[in-house]
Amino acid sequence: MSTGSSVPMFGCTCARLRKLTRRVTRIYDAHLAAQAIKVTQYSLLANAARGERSVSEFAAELEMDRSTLSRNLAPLAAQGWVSISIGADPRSRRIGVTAAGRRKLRAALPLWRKAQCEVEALLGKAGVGELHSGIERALAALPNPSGKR
Amino acid sequence: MSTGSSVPMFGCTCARLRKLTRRVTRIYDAHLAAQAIKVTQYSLLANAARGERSVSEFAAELEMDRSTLSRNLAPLAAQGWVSISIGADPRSRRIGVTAAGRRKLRAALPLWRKAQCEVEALLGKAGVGELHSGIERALAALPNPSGKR
DNA sequence: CGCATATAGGTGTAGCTACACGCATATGCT
DNA sequence: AGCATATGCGTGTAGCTACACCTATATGCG
Repeated sequence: MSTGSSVPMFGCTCARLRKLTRRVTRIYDAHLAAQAIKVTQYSLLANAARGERSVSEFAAELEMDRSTLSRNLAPLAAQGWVSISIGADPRSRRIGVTAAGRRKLRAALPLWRKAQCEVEALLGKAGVGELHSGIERALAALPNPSGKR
Repeated sequence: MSTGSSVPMFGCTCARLRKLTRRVTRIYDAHLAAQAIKVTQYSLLANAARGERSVSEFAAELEMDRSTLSRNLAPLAAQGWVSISIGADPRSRRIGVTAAGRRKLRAALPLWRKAQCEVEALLGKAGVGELHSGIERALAALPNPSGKR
């Protein structure tokens, strides 16, 4: 298998990753459903709780398109969980968490923990460790798209 | 008061996974854009090329909701890349690849390979190996949702 | 000051994802 | 045969994701 193109045996890295992400997302969402929140929303909320930031800063941290973040924030704002206020520069927005958002976060935390524990139990300590280190390594090595657009 | 942030939210397996998936998907899509196809569509097409199957069988293999697959197939059918014919059981559909679909697959293959190689180069042999084994291990250990619904 | 350019953010469009539910056909039971 | 149930698939609804492009404001330079 020397010449060029390693691989087909492992399949497409992206497709495998997407498949795993679908499975894991379903597990988390199933647990969080009892609090009527999705894991994507929970992550956003938890991240927002770390301090007020502009949309751009927030999007850069999450490595998410600004427009994606903008849209993902909309349902959270509609639920009254995040606040979107105008910043010093009137073009900018400050994204923050409301009291209701913090309450929701507190209510959802045990469900999130249960999901996390279920995954850990299924994968085993070693499996989780290997997966995490693979993910972290990849996140460190792959180009962060910031600066591009 | 215990507002001391309780739990380190940075270990959310799902969020990390989703972040990585966003990055990797962007890399693949950037390469495949020259053939006006997305990595999700490419994967679907490549999978369909392995033989005609019903929507349910296909969805079970990909561990994707049937309705999701149905919708993802629509743009491919619109492009004339996949065929959707009525099976022996008139309720069922046979999903197959057209000649145009195979041509598209052939044209996109080198681009897919370049994306795959870029990821491998960035991660290094070891990084890719670790990531892949972590993914495969997780896919083997996590419950396959089939049977549920 | 006035204009060119850069920056912050949203819209339009398009595709991916899943759950609840509905429709049509098949199958099993009496 | 006739009806109850199961199966195969699509629709409705809702949310996630990103690129291209637009608007509005800020900033820099003459």
